[in-house]
Amino acid sequence: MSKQIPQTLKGFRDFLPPEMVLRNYIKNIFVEVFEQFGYQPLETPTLEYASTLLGKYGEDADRLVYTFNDRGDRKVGLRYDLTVPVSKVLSIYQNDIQLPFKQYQIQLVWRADKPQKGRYREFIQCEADTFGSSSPTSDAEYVALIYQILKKIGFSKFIVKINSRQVLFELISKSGLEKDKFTVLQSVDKLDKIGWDGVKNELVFKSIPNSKIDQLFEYIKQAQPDSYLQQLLDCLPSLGVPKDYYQFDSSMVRGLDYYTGPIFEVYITQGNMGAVCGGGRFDKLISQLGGPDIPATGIAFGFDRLIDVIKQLNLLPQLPSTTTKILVANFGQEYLSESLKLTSSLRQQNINTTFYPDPDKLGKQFKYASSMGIPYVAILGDEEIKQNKITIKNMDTRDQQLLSFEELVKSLS
RNA sequence: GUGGCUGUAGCUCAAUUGGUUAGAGCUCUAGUUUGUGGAACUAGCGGUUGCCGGUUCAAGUCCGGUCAGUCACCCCA
Repeated sequence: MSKQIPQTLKGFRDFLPPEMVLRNYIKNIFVEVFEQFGYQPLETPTLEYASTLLGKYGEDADRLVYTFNDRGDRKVGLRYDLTVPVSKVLSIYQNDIQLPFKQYQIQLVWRADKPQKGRYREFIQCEADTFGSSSPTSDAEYVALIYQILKKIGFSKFIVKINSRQVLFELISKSGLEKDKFTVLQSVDKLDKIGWDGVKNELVFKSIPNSKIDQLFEYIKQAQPDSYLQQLLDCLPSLGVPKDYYQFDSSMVRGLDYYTGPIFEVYITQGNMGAVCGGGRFDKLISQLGGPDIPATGIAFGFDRLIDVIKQLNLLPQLPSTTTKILVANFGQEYLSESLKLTSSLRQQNINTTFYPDPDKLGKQFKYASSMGIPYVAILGDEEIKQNKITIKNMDTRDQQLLSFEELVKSLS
């Protein structure tokens, strides 16, 4: 009988320990910087009523929401992003939440999309939102937040594109394209990719009159931030964001329907990954969800895309492949209790310690440590026990020292 | 959701126009070395060629389906 080898589902991935060390390291940077900026942690359920999720993102996106009937025949769905679930929280718990409410979430989201480069069906978003503030300073803080996070991860070249839905709508209506605004904006969004001619061809194909297209292009080229957006931009120098890292881009649109004010999109300028972060102001979403009429703004990072770019650009920080610091070698039954005592004492000193479970040749135990990337091995045999000391071997330099427990702890910390 | 390309050992790849028992390097395991690892040498494990079906005397090779990967579009993080 042949054995069936299981497969991982399309667009889903397994992460082995060395990769998890990197992922956890990056995740910790997010937590650290979010909290530095005064955001509070929040989690929401994986599953929501489908009705909570659907109809919030636009028609195209609704097709990508995973929905199914649960055992109780409820129509449910996996969360598609973190914005709608937190907006739901605002609706339900409005009496328990002090405004302005600043929260962050680092959670999985699911999209039933066809996978390709930088696109998965299960991926992590790192989101931060501010509820209950209509101030441009709240929006401006996100540019500073993005700057700090990407700097801390180690990116040197990236750009935060800034635009405003209001500026865009203004351009559209001045051009007399009000009734086709969504389809027109959709094409304009591709300017970077296909250029002015490409966008023009698409608009002509969509039966937009030539004269209006030219008029629109002219307005886009001349567009300036409105007064709200200007106030936002004026905050950035004080928040310590250098000019090279952001720009006003009147052709940047963003897909989701719920944005109402300033919008952001972030690109790593080396490499060819799509946007690694996006967001903006969505003042109407919470009331749409049946909640109070609260203004809101926020951004979400694509965690997995960042990891991909880090690997692509070889920006990997020098991380050990394990968090284990030391391996206590096993010499067999007669040394077992001493070895276990040492293991336990090291752990109590907050030193990540693993014990080699089966007695084996020392050479094999060294080989195990070095292939796992464990930097030290503790040797506790006859000679050491006689002297009440421990031999510690540095796997990298191959040096060995005979130390007392206190000296050992000191040299490891 | 639409279309293209791909799928042979853990990894990278071989295998004449379909033709014996599908090979190699690296990795891995064991030994040389039962208290000293990354080198060297020796030996070994490892595959119903992603899966299912079809054509054929004969399929890794051709055809169909399916699963997975990848790229473009769509859309997005």
